[in-house]
Amino acid sequence: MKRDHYFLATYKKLNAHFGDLNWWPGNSPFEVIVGAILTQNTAWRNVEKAIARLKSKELLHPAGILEIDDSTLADLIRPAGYYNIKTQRLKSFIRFLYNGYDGKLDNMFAEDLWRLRTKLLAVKGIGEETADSILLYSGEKPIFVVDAYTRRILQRHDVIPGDATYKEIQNLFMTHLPHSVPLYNQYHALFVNTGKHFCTRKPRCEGCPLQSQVY
DNA sequence: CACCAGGCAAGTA
DNA sequence: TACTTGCATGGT
Repeated sequence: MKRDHYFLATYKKLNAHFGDLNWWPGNSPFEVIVGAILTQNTAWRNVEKAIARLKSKELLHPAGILEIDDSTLADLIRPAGYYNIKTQRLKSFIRFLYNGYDGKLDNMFAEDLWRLRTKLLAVKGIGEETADSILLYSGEKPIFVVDAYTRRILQRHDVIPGDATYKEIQNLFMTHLPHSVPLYNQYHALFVNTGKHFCTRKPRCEGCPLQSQVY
């Protein structure tokens, strides 16, 4: 209806401003998942360092993470912060992958989307945003990722109330837009850039492509 | 110096 | 159910 247009028009404005962002940065589906866990409440710059260190030790694959001991892994991912808890989170995902899917991402992603999402949410260290990032950016499944930037931008434009749940926000996009992987991929990336450059914590909306956008 | 970054789980009442 | 707190590095 009318709101379908809002979500598409918003996308078009942001897309015209930022252009193709080519997310997710990462060379393999497994690297994307490691990045999704490491970037929780953490600047991506720091995650890149941690990933580079894992790569340099040839450990950026499921068997590598499975075999390395906790203290060595913690030391390697140290630049990403929260290194002890993230060590446990990487390990718990790896155990999940081996227990249910023989350690193979192809097996995991062959499962039904929403069934897999529920299972991922049961893994310690994987919440809604991380689960959806894994599904969309690693598994190329059509699911919309909601993050702090998305929430803040929508709130500031009075699209959602302050107490809107993750699911409500996700449903907003998934009911008003086609279930398209490239669309959801780029849209989320656009929100992150908008949140970084314009719709920051401190309300300074100078030059924001969405300034005149009305819901 | 304070504040922030592509969250999540566990604890408390 | 509804808050609050711990987790930690590195950039601005």
